[in-house]
Amino acid sequence: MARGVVSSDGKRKPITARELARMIGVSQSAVSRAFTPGASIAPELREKILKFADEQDYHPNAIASMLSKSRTNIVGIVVSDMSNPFYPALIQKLSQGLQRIGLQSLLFNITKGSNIEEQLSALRRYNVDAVIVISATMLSGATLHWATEGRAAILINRVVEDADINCVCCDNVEGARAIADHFHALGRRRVAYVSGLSHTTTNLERQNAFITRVAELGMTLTGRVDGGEYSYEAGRRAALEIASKGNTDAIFFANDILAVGGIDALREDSGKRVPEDISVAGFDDIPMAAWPHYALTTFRQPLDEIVTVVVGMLEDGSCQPGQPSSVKRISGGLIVRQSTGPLA
Amino acid sequence: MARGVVSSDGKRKPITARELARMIGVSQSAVSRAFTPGASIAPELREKILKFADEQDYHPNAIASMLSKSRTNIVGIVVSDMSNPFYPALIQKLSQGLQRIGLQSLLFNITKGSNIEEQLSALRRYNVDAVIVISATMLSGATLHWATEGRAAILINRVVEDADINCVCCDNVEGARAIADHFHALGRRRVAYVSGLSHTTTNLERQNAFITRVAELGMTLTGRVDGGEYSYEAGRRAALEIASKGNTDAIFFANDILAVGGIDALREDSGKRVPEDISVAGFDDIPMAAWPHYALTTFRQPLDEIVTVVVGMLEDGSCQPGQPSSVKRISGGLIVRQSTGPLA
DNA sequence: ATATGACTTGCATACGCATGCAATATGAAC
DNA sequence: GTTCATATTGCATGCGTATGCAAGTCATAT
Repeated sequence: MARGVVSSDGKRKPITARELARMIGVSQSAVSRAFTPGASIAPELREKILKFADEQDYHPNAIASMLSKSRTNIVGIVVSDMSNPFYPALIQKLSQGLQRIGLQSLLFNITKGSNIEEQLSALRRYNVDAVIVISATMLSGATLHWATEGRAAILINRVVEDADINCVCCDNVEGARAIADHFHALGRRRVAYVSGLSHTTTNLERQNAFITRVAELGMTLTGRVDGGEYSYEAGRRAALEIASKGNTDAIFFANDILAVGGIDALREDSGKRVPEDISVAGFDDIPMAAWPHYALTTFRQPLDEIVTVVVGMLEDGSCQPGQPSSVKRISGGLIVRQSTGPLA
Repeated sequence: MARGVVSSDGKRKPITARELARMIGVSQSAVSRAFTPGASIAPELREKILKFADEQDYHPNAIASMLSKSRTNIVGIVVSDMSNPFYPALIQKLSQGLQRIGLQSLLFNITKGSNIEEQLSALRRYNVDAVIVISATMLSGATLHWATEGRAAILINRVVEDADINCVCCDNVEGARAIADHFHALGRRRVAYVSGLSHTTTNLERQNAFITRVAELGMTLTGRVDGGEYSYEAGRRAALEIASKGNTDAIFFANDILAVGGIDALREDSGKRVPEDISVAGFDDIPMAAWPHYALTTFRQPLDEIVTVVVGMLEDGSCQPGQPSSVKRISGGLIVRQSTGPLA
């Protein structure tokens, strides 16, 4: 099984289509066509070439292919915060979904401090076919436009109204209302809301829908605390603040990681029983929510469906520039666990 | 500010070095050199070209550059399990570290089910400059060799003895011994060990070092349970199994996610007090370990140092094929929290 | 037997940048 | 003024694949 030449420095020099073609006695185009689905080539010749290619360990050079096709099959994934377990879970499913249709994931992990456009410059230099932004925040509208301008782009879990951008997002309104209804059904009447980053669209949607529904149901909003970040610690602080007032019997946290912190603080620092004294609900359904210790009632973000929709848009080209942009709302589902219960 | 031509389908066609050169009245080579650090070009000309480039929004096409330099500046990162929070944290720091030296991260999220070589085929087609494998398992030795053959490669947190491969790994022996010593100092004498995947090198090293040290200190190993996976649930099951025997006063879990599950199970299902009845220690120091609810004593993996070392190896080329491979052990540190304490 | 068309195949070139080499310019030394 | 070394610059070509076009093959229809 002849392999590519190995030079003195140990690097393998793979054989090229031209070399393979010469061995077989066909043109380099034939080799290219053998590897191109739907290309004009006789089935027998394709078979023969693929067989030789396999023997010679020939693989088409994706770089050269990119250059001539000006298509990279690479999707840039922009993330800013992997500390919320929701994101790793999403990224994992997403990258696997992309891989399934032959797309690779170039990860852009942006940091607060330094120049973001500089961090994203590779997005443009590398000519990624599409950009998927999972970062809830961190990107100003201008930066977002700069990064996505002229190429396929999808925001996940973030909605930008004015801009002409595709968004795929869980139905936050549905979720927030479901939580409010659930609280109401349990007999809870004095409820509070805890936000993570108050200006993110996910938060605004959940918050507004929750507060609106709470009012519709005739419940009392006893508090609205902004944690300042989506973190366990922020959840703790917010819970303590609410508990100290003593007039709340149910809290809806903007997401699970906040809620988890909240539960621990309520039980361990405020001496409250969850769910008896205060019921707690979150949003996302991260793995941790299912842990018996938390058994967190939450509104599940349908990761698989979100990924399916995103991959579908990439596949059918409906997110290409020039196409009308759309905002797709994916329906989630209320998951009732033991962090909520009827009023004692 | 002239930008690239926008064709009817909305895609931007960036201007090329040749076009920019023509505008300025220099050769295309000059433009190339202006963007190449250390190239032979007059400082004033470089300035002038960069200024024009900025005005015209010209960016070197990385794809074309890859083709001619046969260097992609892309590092393939192979991961298999993002459900353990340790990995997202590592990936985040790693990708940021790589970015700092101009390398991009192509993420390969491999799945158990299907053909792994197929999942990794893009590693070769895309000519990544280097491969970093963070997957503790999932890759057989043969696949590992296939994936890394002939290119720079580094395994993180996994050591392969026979193969000629670079490894960067926390000092598991140091950590396991530190835990054993800590248990001993607290007066614990009947200790147990819980593994995740028993055949992984991280596990074997921690397990052997722990058991050896336990024997040296004259302590009794009351149990050794294999969880079968690194997960919260596995930790729970193992803890329950150990607790049911009632003869153990300290458990060392192979990593934090197991330990966290163990703590919850001990407290909530076995009615044990942690740390009074059973002390619990983990390994990694994931963010969760610091949560007050767990306050997990653990051995910290020095993420920043690991990343620094890996990035350094990539930068100085010491992980290039042809160079002698090395196994670098990074020293960690014992973090004592409240999940361990003196015998009641 | 010739024409028509459907398929295959090879040729030649484009893709955009990097770089060895030759050419030119600049300045210093004599 | 001349010579030589150094610093810049342009020219021309290579990197490996994709693809429009023309040429070729073959079978069926006329």
